[in-house]
Amino acid sequence: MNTTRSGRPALTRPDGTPLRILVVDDDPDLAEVLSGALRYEGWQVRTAGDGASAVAEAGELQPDAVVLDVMLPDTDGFAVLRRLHTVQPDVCVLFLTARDAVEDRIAGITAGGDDYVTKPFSLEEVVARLRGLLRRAGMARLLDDGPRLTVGDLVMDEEAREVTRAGELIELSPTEFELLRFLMRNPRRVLSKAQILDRVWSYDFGGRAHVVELYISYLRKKVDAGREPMIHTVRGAGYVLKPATR
Amino acid sequence: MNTTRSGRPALTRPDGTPLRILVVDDDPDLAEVLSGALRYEGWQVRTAGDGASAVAEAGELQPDAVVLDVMLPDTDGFAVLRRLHTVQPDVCVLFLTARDAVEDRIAGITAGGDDYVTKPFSLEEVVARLRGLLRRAGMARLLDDGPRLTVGDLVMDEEAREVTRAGELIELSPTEFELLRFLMRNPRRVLSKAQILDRVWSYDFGGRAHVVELYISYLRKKVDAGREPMIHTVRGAGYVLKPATR
DNA sequence: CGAACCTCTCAGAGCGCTCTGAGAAAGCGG
DNA sequence: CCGCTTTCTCAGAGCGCTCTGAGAGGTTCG
Repeated sequence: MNTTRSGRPALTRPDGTPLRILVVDDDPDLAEVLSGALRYEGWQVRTAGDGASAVAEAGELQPDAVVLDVMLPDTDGFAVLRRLHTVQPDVCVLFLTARDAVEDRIAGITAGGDDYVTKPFSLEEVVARLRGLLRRAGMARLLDDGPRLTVGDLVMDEEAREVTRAGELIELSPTEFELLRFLMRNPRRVLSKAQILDRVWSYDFGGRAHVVELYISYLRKKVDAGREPMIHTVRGAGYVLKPATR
Repeated sequence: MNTTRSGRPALTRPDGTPLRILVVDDDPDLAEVLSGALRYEGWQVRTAGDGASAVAEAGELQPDAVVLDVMLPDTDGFAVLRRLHTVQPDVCVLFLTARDAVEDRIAGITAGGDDYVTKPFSLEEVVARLRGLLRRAGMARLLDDGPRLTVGDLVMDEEAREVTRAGELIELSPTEFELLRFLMRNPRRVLSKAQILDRVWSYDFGGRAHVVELYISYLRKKVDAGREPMIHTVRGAGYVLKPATR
C-alpha cells in the first residue's frame, strides 16, 4: 500500500492504484508547484499548458479529477470543460480563476458538483477542495480519514468548518482555520515556518514568516486558552501540534 | 547486503541496489564534501555542476533524490525542478540555498514535499533531511530503522524532534539535538571532536573543538542527569554513546 | 614530583528568535 | 458612508541559544 507524508494510506482508486489528477495551467511554475503538492498527497499527476493538450492528456490519462485554469491561451474554460466531459464523463473539475472573474459565469459551475478556487490561492485550499470533490464523487469509502480531523480532544469538521475542543465550539477566522487544518493534518510533526507559509498562505504572498508567528499566537489564544497547551514552539525548528499529555 | 559505517544495512531501493543520489552544485569542493558524506551512508552518488548537465545526468542515472543548489550558473531552480520531474517524475529534491534567498523564491518548493537547507549547513542536517525526504517518499518500509532512533532506554523521534530517556521527556536546543542525533546514529563508536565538529557544525564554522566539549557537557546534564551515564569520554580520542549497562 | 595537556564547569556577552500589543490597510455589510 | 472583521505591519520586550574566556581538576609523562 502506498503511503503519504503522514504515513497514512493514500487516497486511492478502487483498484488500489493512486488517484490520477491532471493539472492545466499555462504558467509552468504554478503548474509545477501545484503538481508537487498533489504528488505529495500520494496522487499521480500530469500537467498540460493549454486546452488542446489538456483534452489530449485527459483522453490518455483518464484522470479522476482535473485542476483547470479558466484563463487559457487557446480556449476558455467552458469549452475545455465540455470537451473533457465527452472524453471522461465522470471527471471532477476544480477551476482556478481570477478573483474578479468569479461573479461572471463560474457561479453555475458548482451546480454540477464541480468547484472553484480563486487566484491567488493557498495549496492547502486546493488540496482540501480537491479532496472534497473526490469524496463527494463517491470515493468516500476509500478515504483514509473521514471529513473529520481529530487530534486529542480537538476536533475539526472540514465540511461544516467547525472546530471544537473538549466539546466547546471555537470560532476561527478563515486564515486561522486554514492554519489549524494544516497543523491537524500533520500532528506530532514539527513544521517549519517556511513550510507553513508555503502551504497555508497564497503562493504570491510576499510577506515574511512573521505572519506565521502572529497567527500561531491567535490560534493559541483560541485553541489553548486556559487549557493544557497543544500548540508548541520548537525553537529554531518551527511549531508542532500534539494531543495534550495530561 | 551492503552495509554502512554503522554496520546497519544501508537504505536501499526495492531491488536491493543502493539508493542513487545526484548532487548538483557549481562549487566542486562543496559537491565533493557532500557526495563524500552521502557515499558514507552507503548511497551511490554522482555530481553535476550546472542545470543542463544535472538534467542529463538525472536522465541517465534515474536518481531517487537530487541535492540541488538553487543558484546555478545557467538556470534557476524552478526550471531545473520542472525538467527533473519530466525526466524522473517521483524524484525528491533537497534544495541548497543562501539564507537571504529563502523568503524570495524558495516559496512553493517545500509545498511539494521537497525540502531545503540553508547555506552554510552541517552535513548531518543534509543527511537527516535527505533521509526524511526518502522516507516520506515511500521508502519507509525499506528503511532499516524507523523514524525513531533508539539506544538503550534513550529514544529519539526525529520528526517530532522529541527525545525521551526511560520515558521521560528531555528538552534540547537545536544544536544539542543535532549533536545527540549524531551520537545516536553512531552508538558504541568513539567519535573524535574533529569528526563531530565536521559533521554537526556548519562547514564554515571557524570555532574550535572547545565548543564540542561544552555541548557534550550540556547533553550530559540533560541526558545523563542522575542516571547511569551513557555519554562517556575517551581521553585523547573523543566521546562515545553506549547503552547504560546496569 | 612537577610540567604539560586534556577535560570539564562556570559566568557572561551578543544576538537572534519568539511573542505581544498597537494600529494601519483592505474587504464586507448595513 | 460608517462600523466591523480580517489581515498584515511595525516596534519592542524578553529570553533562550550559542559561543568565548577563565580557571579548576584530573591524567599523563618526563
